[in-house]
Amino acid sequence: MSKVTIYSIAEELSISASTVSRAFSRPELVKADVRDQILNLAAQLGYQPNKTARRLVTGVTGAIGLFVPDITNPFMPPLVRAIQQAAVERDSSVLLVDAEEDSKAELGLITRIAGQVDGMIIASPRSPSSVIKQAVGRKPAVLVNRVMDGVPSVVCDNTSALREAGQHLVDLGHSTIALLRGPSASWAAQRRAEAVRTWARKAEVSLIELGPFDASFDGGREGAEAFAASPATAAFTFDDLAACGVVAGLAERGLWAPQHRSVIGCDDVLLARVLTPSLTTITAPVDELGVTAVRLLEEAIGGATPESVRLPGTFVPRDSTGPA
Amino acid sequence: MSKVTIYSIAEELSISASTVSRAFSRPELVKADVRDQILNLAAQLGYQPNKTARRLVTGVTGAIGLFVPDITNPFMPPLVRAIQQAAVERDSSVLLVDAEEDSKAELGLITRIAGQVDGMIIASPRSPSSVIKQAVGRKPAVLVNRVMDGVPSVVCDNTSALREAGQHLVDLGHSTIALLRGPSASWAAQRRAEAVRTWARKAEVSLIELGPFDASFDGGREGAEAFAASPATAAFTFDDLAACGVVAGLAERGLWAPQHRSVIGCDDVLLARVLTPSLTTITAPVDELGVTAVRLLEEAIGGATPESVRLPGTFVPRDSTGPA
DNA sequence: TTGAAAGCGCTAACAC
DNA sequence: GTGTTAGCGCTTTCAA
Repeated sequence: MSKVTIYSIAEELSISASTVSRAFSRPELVKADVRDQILNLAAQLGYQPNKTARRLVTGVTGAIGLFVPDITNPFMPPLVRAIQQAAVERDSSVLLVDAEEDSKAELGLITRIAGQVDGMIIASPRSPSSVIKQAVGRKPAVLVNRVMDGVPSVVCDNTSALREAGQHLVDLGHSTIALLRGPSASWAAQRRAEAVRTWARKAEVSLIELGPFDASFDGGREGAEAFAASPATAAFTFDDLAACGVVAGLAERGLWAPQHRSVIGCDDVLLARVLTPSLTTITAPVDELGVTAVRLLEEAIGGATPESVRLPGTFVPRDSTGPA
Repeated sequence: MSKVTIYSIAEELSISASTVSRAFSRPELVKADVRDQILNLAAQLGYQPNKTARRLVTGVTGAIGLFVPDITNPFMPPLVRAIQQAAVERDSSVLLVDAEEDSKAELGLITRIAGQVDGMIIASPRSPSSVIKQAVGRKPAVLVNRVMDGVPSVVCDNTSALREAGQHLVDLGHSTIALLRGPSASWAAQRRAEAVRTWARKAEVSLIELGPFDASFDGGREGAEAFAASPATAAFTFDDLAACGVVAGLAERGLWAPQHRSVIGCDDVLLARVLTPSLTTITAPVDELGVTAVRLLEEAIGGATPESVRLPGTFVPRDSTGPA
């Protein structure tokens, strides 16, 4: 059995290949009964239009590139899933690239797949803007959790949720609060720190800035050391993984959350819910982030103007915060 | 500026397009100085061979499909990364598909991408063998953590590590031990249960089988209920996430690990290390699993005979187990 | 509404 | 070593 193409179908039906082609690519141009005939035979023969051939002539690949700096970061998998799901609905597939936390490699990896996709979604890149601009130049692209002039993006805006979180701490009687800063290359870390600072000034609480610390469990443990040595009774951390490290680091020093210290995470990853104590944190709307990223990318591919959207996070009090 | 092809380069250099083509696809067939000339001009013009065109004629896509049942399962991200990394070294890209735990959708999703890849790696599928066979029929494929006749696979074999873990419990004085079974559709769960049973018979400990429970945090909490109600003082769980649920579920009942009950996880995902208490578990050689999967797939694509490899897990005692 | 013909950019015989 | 010549399977004018 040779492979089935529009030609074999056309021959079988004594019609032209173009008609068969149309039956699949622009069905409305083909008379109904002919179309049905074609579709039936095709189904029977198990025919699938060859994407590669189609791609060669149309120039559209039907794939989107998804670039992540570190897939093992717990924030990523749900995002990847949301994007993947949205892509499937858009009828396109997802080419995944993981930079393995090597920001130097980001550019190379991005350009590497640029030729194989219609556009790309770049999540939380750590590279400097200039590098990203360069990578993004050739193809439509959408940034997630980072904004940059001229590039559409979707970010999670935690400003108001952080304010709520701060108020929550104040309500619990905390007045000296630590800010354990995240990596300085992280756009999100900068934004979160800024939001906390602004709130602290208004709320007239004493804010002690510590770090930067790595966005990791061990980074959190390091943070715990500084936190424990400070007069602060509560801390904002960069994300849930760091918060988890802080909780563990405090425990190593005989300090327990929430009895001795309160800890606030960010993102609400799986970890935040399964930890004991469960983490008071800020839920990121991952599904929406993913869906929006795909939508924006679709628009960008369609030639539309870059737009940027910000989705608010939601404050979730849980068990890692308590009375001062 | 029109796009640069082998023709524009050929014309510029007054040579034939085939020579330019060869300079990229089989450089050894082109005289050195001509080749250099071509490569230089190409670099200068920013020429990149069009993968789609190449693919159309050669039939190789340069992509491998990676199918995962649930990317949010903490076991997956490191595996995905390892596979992705190995693929990059093989100079091919990774098309990711996440079934979102919907085993009914597995077949459709797998066939969906079959046409766009040279072969596929199917990780821990939950579908019945017949379905997988069907999906796998058309393309070279490698299974991860599941074996099936006629399909090459790479699995993590925890038999001996589980035996060690059992001995570890016995050494700690446990003599009545629970087995909290994982999902019955999971091949790995069956294997692990079987290994524990075999060990228990030989070791003459009293084994109490409970479950099956979901491979999730909540599944673990359910398991904790049954565990707490049983006379067992220690438990094997299906994986670390379930173990985490068990620890939390026990805590809800005022039982603490390792003081009141001992808990053993499996896989050694990130969670196992950051939890308090850190989990006694079995480390899966994820990197090797990934690298091997890619190697086997490469061989299968090359037309080689299906082979199957099993890599042993390693027992790691940590803090969730203690004296009976 | 359908068919004929000309490519999309590249590779691979086959000749020179 | 290099050029010539056919396609790979599909879409898309352009005519009919």
